[in-house]
Amino acid sequence: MASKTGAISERVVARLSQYRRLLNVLAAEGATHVLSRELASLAGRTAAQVRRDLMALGYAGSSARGYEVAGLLASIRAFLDQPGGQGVALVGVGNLGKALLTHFTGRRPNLAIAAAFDTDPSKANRTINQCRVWAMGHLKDVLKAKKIRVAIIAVPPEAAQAVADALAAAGVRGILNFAPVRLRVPEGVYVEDLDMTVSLEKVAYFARRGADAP
Amino acid sequence: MASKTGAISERVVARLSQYRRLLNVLAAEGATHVLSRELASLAGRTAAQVRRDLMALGYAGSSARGYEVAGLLASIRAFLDQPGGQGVALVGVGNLGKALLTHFTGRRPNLAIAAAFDTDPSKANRTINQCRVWAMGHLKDVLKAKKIRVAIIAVPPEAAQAVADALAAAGVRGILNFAPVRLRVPEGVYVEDLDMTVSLEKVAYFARRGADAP
DNA sequence: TAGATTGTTAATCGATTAACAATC
DNA sequence: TAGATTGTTAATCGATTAACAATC
Repeated sequence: MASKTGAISERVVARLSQYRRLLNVLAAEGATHVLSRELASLAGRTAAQVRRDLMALGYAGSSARGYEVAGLLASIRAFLDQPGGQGVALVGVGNLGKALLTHFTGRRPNLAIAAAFDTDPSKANRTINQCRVWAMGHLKDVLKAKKIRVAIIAVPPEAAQAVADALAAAGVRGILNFAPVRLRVPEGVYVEDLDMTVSLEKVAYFARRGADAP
Repeated sequence: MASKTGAISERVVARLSQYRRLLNVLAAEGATHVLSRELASLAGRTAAQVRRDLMALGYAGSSARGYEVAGLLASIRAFLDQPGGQGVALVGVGNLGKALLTHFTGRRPNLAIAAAFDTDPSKANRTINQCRVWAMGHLKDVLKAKKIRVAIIAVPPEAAQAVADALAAAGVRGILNFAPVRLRVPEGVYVEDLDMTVSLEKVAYFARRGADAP
């Protein structure tokens, strides 16, 4: 049901997440089947690449009707999602943190922010977007109680490493890091850096130089 | 002064942006020179990769002292930055938009948000973080007046394509897109997608499966 | 069957890594 | 000089692309 080899690259995982959203839209529109080239067009990739990704997933299409939307969605779900759902911890309830709380609340119940933390005492013990904000001292207890193993770091760069240490000590195995700092984490902890400044500088550069070199 | 071949890949541009921040920290600490392996350690890459990136930039180090921090910073600046600075337009002043306004105000004067736009009339004609919020009807005029060619889309997915069309018509050549939609844009317009949901799902997957396969 | 699609294999391309010469 | 670093070239690895067989 899952992958055949288990050697699924980061990029393929990201694309499967992307395909899922596209498939959800198609399903909502009543589509029962989809061709690789249709999905490719929506995802901005090639049909061959889509087929290869779905092969890696272990989901087979038919040469007559392409891929069954419902079955493919179920297969991606089985691959990406934790069976009982996975709570996420948010550390840092500043402007970005609040935006993330809104963004990751409600729309995906299987992967939603289940607890937020902040050092600022005035923010602790409040509820934002139906999510309780805790003082940092409660990190370990709350994470254990809620079985949270995924966290988002949205604190200033100076505080990021200390937060990462505390998260790792509390059993977190995956971190989405918005702070522009390279985190040192124990082996086995996965870190994904999301640096918005780098992204914007890339856009500014290619806006000047031209999108596609000939 | 710029690149030798001109064929600089997206990844190299992103890394140069990353190196710049690290170099700024080193400069603030008083360092005058830096070795490739030091920079590599801070950036989480290999020394050879750093040297190759700086070669692509056209900046030479010395085998005695490595790279001169100030000179390298100047070279990256000459490569990445628009000489007179480049204003950025933000479309969508919701939770995420407000967070972006805070994030991209002040800290990098060369690439700051110079104008914000929203369809909500109650948000228009206000000032958030010293940035004027305009009604969408003023998009073209304001962008022309401020010579803005870079924009950030932070609107709901349904509205994103229409915003992209309006931005392209107003002369924007680069878009940082936070909406989970594949934008169709005219040739020559560069689009960078930043999908936070995909990033979080990647983290959740590798948190379960283990960070590094053997 | 005919036509289009999927799945598989081979070829190509690019990036990373390794090895080595040049430099201070 | 000796040692460490940079710059360059060759080898390796992985992903993408192209070509083809299998399927409905």
